[in-house]
Amino acid sequence: MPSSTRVRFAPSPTGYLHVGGARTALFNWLYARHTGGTLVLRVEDTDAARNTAEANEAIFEGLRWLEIDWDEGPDVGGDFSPYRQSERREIYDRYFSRLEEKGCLYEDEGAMRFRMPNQPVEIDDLVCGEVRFEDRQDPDMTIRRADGSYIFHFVSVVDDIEMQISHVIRGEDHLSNTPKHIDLYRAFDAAPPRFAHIPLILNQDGSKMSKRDQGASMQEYIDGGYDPDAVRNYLLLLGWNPGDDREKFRREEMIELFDLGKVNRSHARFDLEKCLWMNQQYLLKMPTPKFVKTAVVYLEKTGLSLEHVSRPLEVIELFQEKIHRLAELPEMLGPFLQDEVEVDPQALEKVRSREGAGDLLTALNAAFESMDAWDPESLETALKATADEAGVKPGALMFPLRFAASGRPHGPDLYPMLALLGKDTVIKRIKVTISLLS
RNA sequence: GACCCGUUCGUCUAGUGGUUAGGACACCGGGUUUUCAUCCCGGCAACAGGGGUUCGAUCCCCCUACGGGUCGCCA
Repeated sequence: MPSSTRVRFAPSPTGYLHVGGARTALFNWLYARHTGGTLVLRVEDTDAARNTAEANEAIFEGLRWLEIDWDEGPDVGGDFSPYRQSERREIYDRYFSRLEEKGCLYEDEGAMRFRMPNQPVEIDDLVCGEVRFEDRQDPDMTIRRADGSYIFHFVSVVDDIEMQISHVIRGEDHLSNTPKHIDLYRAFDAAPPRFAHIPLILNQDGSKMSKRDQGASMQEYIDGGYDPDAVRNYLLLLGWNPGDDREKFRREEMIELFDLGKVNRSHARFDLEKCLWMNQQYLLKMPTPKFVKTAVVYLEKTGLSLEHVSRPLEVIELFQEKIHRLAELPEMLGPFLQDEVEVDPQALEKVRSREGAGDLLTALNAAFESMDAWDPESLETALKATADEAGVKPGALMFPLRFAASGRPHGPDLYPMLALLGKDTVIKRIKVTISLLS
């Protein structure tokens, strides 16, 4: 049974999709799906001077990336078409006339203004509860510019009436605007929808998150090689929780559990660390073939070529449990991509400070040179035997060896890494390191 | 300035008129992986302040402080 719930996400295409906007879209989408209702995507492009086609595309791309799908919108149509405000001129004119006939408007320097009744208004907000505006002092609001184009507050209300929106779920920054909107509904003799004002997302320091701030643009997540499932999950937790300790939710699970009544009332600070952790968790649990495939697509997009890497898929697989996001991959792939190893100076010092590291590497080199098989198991056996002979613990060999093979203190599991690097490369690099140490 | 919203560990948050105020991230310590950025275990750490109401308040009410939002011919 389809419900009559109709919600909308109404972005203005003036830039990329903001993380706050993405979460607003997410909550709208979840509510629509949870209730079996309809999600409308409406493009609020009434300010021609500020809107661009690129921004429009970026917003669509961001939503699709998060797998937020809509039922009605500029690209898919619907019963209340068109869904771009720039194409709804006649509708606004019609509503405008109604206000004009009722004597609600007057002209001011060519623009048209709506006389604010400034009567008390009470909102029963689904998130904030009952909010009363008693002592209102709003100035008359402009609803049409001198050039004939309409202003946000007006078109937003008209469209919500026309598109039969039942629930307006939007950022809390609109809570203070709501009385003005209610005045318009009253002027049109229309019943206002239910409102749900969701808290904002702030920066680490509590300031308002804006354009340049880290994590603000959805593009950062796309470019950074995040898993959309992880980002969606993290965003969901910024302002909503199921009331218990669970915090990882599959897409279907979110839909089932989501409820506006459980949305928080206070603002949340954005924590990139936790977002990265969430992403790492998702990468870790991803089926390996999917991880590899996703990584390959990502690397191709960044223009990094694995042409000269033998067994590239196995190499990528090595890093699944080591990275937080795919953007870390190009850097980490270094030892596989370049002939010469880039030496981490601190790691070099650490190896230097270990007594006998050079001798151990020499012994290791000899052992490796005589090996026929070159697989993780054989390598492990050879290393342990060498350690035994030298009277040291295997651990004493592993760090110098890792450093020799990759130039770095960290990396994937040692033996599989050596195996994939290949015998020639590893031996060559051990020799270089020995000379570096002497 | 006026109006509106908010305030539990550093961060995201759970929670109830009586709890050792719980979980997660981060951080610190230990263990495993005889490497490591994974993993496991442990630890640190919070009810903004002041008045009420009450036998009893983190929870209910008021005030203050602080934070955020709105007051555009931006959305």
